[in-house]
Amino acid sequence: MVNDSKNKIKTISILVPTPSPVPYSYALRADQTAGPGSIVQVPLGPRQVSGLVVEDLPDAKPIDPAKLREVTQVFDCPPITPDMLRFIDWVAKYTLSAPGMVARMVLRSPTAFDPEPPTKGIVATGTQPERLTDARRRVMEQVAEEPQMAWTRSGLAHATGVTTSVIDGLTKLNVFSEIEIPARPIVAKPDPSFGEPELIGDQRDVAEGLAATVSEQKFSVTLLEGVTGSGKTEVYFEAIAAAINQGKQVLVLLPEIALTQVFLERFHDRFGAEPAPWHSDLAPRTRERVWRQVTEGQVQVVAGARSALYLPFQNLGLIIVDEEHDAAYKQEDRVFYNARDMAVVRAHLGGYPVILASATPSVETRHNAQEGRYKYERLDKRYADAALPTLKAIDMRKSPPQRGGFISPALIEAMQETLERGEQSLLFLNRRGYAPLTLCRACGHRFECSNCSAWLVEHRFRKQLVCHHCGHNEHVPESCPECGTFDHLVACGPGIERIAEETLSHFPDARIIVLSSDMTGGVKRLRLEMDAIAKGEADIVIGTQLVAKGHNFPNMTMVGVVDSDLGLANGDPRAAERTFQLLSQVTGRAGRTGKKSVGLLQTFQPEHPVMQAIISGDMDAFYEKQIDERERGKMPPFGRLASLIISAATRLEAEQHGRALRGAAPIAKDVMVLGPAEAPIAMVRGRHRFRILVHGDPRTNIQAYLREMISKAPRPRGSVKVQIDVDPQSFL
DNA sequence: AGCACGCCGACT
DNA sequence: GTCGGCGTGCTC
Repeated sequence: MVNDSKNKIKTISILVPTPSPVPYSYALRADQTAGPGSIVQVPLGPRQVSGLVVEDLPDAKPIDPAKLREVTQVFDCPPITPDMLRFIDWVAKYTLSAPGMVARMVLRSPTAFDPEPPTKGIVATGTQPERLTDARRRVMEQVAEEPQMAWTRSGLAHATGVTTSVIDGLTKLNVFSEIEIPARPIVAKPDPSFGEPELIGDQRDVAEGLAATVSEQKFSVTLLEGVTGSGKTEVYFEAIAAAINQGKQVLVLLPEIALTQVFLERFHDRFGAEPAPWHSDLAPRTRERVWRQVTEGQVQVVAGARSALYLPFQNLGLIIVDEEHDAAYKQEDRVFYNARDMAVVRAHLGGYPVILASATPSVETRHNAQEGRYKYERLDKRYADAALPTLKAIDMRKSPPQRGGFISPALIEAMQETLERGEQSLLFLNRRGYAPLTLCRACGHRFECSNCSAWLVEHRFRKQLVCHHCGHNEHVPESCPECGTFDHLVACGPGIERIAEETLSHFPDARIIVLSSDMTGGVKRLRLEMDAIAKGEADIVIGTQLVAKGHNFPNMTMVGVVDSDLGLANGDPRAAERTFQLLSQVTGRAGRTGKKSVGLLQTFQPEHPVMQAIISGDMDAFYEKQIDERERGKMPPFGRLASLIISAATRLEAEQHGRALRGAAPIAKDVMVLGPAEAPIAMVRGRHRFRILVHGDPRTNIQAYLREMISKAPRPRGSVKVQIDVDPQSFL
């Protein structure tokens, strides 16, 4: 705060939602009090916005006092804690985004900044009404049961079967007095001793280790790696219990909270109460109350999607990032970040532990664990009768499908057998729609998207050609738009609709359910379908990625992957890792309840390292190889590529001031960084694509990597898309 | 980011 | 004659 001695006007720095790199200054009236962390409402141009008061920048140039506008309102809200303010600053710097935009993510519940208005209630005074009617007698009897109890007017009326006017009458006679009932907590307090589990073997050791780590209350990162069915969740629940026992708040991040009812139920079984939810589909009223009660420290545990990382906890003492490898943790618009990485940062700044949990960790997390930077806990066995399925590759060259089909005889046979046993099969193909490519047999014309030049995917059910990149869609024409020939359009390759068609032709009497994100009816319908499957109301499930997560299907004993190679050859440096993770997850759907189960993977390259790793179950060897490839420059090296690009980008930012960035800066020849996979790249500013000078530091192998990328680029048009993954620890 | 202002095309 | 496209510029 700066005191203007002449006018006695207090000036304070406030982060407002603009792309400005610095906070704005506002005037604070004498009757207002606000310091760093206070949440305020201020005028900004023609509108009112919420802002966050921060420390003044030491070298801030004073602003023309004539421009100063007054703070409209200081909210009655606990201030944002100092470690949270540092976190905002850190994230802004790291992601090269404006601090005000990061602050905006924290202040995302615009009506929650004032205390929840208490509800009006009534309580018995002890006086008896002089005249006792029948209705009044019923009310008095009810009240006599618990004389101290506070009621709402309608609540008491409802409970006793009278109208509210009876209650109002009694209130007038001084039988009741009006009181204010404090806002009711959004969730009950979790009880660490509610449903203590019986942990066995290494589960107990790991749980004890985690609890000890939590009790230390200092920064650490632990990788909790456990195969599906090993009891990972139960084990980290013990860490949560330890944090609750210490009076700390806990944040559990989940990739897609809207779909994970299962998690809430398991939490309830363990702690006797659900955690407070946080995700983008939350009803505004609920969102508001959760925000408020988190910042007041009333809510003990939050289970949320990535945006929950920006909740202003009062007293956070543990963060758990479940399925830490999941790509849903990446935010790729506005402020670019990976919530897993930022969770590590937040825990570091706050001085408490974070646990990263996964059956198939990301390569960088695995590497950090192996190098000893992270603690490393493993659960290698399945428990509770769950056995890993027997996995086999089906070599499509040796066991090809029928002409025009995509399912090999071996897989059809396995489905037949499963059907005969009265058990369920899952066919997995990670491609929505009917066919990924349509072409004209007469002239060879391919249907491409006019915006993105990607192939248009036929959705036969909707009778449309759809671009899966931008959403553009058009009707399937009857003739070729290029040569005009009728009836010569041909669908190439399979999507799940087509697999469903083929499956139906083999098993016309089976009950088949198709699950994909373009199913009509949204999340609700999806949940219903999942429940139906779990209850055994389907024989064959055909689905995309959606089926890889969430629900357990107790009767599912066969998983067939239609195209295991899909995703291996798309130029993404993480292709192998992603495919490995997805295939582990999908095949892990089978045999969760002890029945003998199989996973069959159709592939054209059974010798591929990913396929080998999946079939053999030798994860360690797979990770070794991935780490090795990165270190040899075949993949982005940990942190270093990113840090170089950051430094280049930061320099550009400095040089820029206004418009320099528009005319691209010099560059290592032909390299263009189109956009960040996550944080750091400068492009963030607007829609421009930035050319980055990668100045060759001989200690790194960036140039080798980029050269390799360029040489491999399928259409070398002078640019190459580079995806960046960053290890935040190298910046801490 | 959000919003206003401003200048050119098809329409109540 | 107006509605509406998005280009440009500004916000303490």
